[in-house]
Amino acid sequence: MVTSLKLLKPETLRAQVENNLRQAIVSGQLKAGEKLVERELCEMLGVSRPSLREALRTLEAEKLIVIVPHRGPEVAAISLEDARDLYALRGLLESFAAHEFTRLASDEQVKSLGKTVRRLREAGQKNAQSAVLEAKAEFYRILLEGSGNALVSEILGGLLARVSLLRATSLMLPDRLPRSLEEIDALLTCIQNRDAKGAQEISHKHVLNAERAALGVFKLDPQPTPTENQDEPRLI
Amino acid sequence: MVTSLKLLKPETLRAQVENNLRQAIVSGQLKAGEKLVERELCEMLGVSRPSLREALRTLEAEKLIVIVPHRGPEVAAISLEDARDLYALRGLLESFAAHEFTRLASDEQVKSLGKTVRRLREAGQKNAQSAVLEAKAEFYRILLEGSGNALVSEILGGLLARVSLLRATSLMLPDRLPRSLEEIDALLTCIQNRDAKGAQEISHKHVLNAERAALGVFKLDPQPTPTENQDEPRLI
DNA sequence: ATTGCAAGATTGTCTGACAATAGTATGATG
DNA sequence: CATCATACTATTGTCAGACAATCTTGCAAT
Repeated sequence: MVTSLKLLKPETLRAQVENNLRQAIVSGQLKAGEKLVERELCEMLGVSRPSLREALRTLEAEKLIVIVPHRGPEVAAISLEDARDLYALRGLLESFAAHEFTRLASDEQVKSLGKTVRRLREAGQKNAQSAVLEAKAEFYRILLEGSGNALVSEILGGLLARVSLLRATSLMLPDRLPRSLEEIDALLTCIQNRDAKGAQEISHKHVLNAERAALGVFKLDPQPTPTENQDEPRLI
Repeated sequence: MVTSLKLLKPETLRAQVENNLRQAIVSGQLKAGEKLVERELCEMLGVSRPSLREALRTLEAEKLIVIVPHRGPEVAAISLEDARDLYALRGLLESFAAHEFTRLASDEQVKSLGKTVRRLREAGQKNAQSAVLEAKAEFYRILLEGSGNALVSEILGGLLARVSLLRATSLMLPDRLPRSLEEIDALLTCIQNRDAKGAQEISHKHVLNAERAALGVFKLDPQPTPTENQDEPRLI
């Protein structure tokens, strides 16, 4: 007897282009500030201009790229203020999600989260970067899924993608990792005790710390003068 | 002597299409759930399919329309859960904005907000609907501008557009208006006293009340059964 | 009434083209 | 030599037309 009849349908071509480009951007293959030329992308991806341009419009709306009329698209770069705004909002949403998860998630979901945290810790102790990122992604997936607000999930997901435009995600800074793991442990404890307020506070602090760590890049790297932008904002 | 040489540049055609459609949707000219046919829109707007389709992709990303592959776009309809999620997030963001405005806005901005509230009150007492909507829009513009977080402004702006998909915005319910005005007055008082916490709380309550009023529609109108959707979700 | 099939309509995608604009190189001028 | 104006080139914005893939609808048959 067949358990799943749903054969995964091939996405439309445009959607594949979208996903490819999104992946390339958040993974850093396409660097922030890099200029994108339509014809080149068409050849790379093997699609026509209309399909490509539709995909670009979507990514533009997601703020992963910026399209200046008659000048073409480029990968979005994040200014200091952008980063501040981003982290402020992320703190707000992530702590809200933590609060709601604590309030609403099923015991199974909590257990599942616990398992992922354990995986995260082990990966962290072994300093296995890709495993850490994977576990962290899973952690967020469970948290957002269980928070009961699809809209918040979606927007927070978009924010996290944009945060990755700051190449120096705090988790990647080696000395930040142990602290980060501690914080996540504390968060998990609150959640297991069904202490929503506590989870919210810890989660908020966690984001604040991540912000402090990530925004260090801007201090190391002198910002362009406020009056004129240099076209290639070197973040590293 | 000429004071302004900047003759407003004609936006790109695609952007005009975008704006036209967006306007038509939030104003209710295009009703929630309505099917959009590419060829018809092309004729209506006098543009080619590629231009139209790019605009549609943007609106899709803004969640104002939904595009099902091979079935085409239609104006987004908001389910009960969607509305709940929407108002929960709006409460979070709007109260944050109020908090930050109270903390950061210049005295001039506060004064400007006060003036707009007065306009809003007068329009409300005269029951001049369009004047109310205009003043309310101005109110939000000032509040968001002065809250110092462009990202929150942008996202909240998008949310408000989607809220208007619920044709029964609470302000439009006649018996809700006086209460709403009272709440806004109270909010203004907090802001003038630079009481950030108070402003945040009142703002949050304000959204909760608006939600209660707006979600009344769903009680009046029986929801489609969970198992099957009827294609034309009649909200009124 | 239900099922199956065929016809029509609509979307997804491509190609090729051309005008408008931005960036760049060239040349003229002080 | 530096600066400015001009011409050229590359790229984007937009269109028209076409065709395959898919969805919807109406009709026929059981």
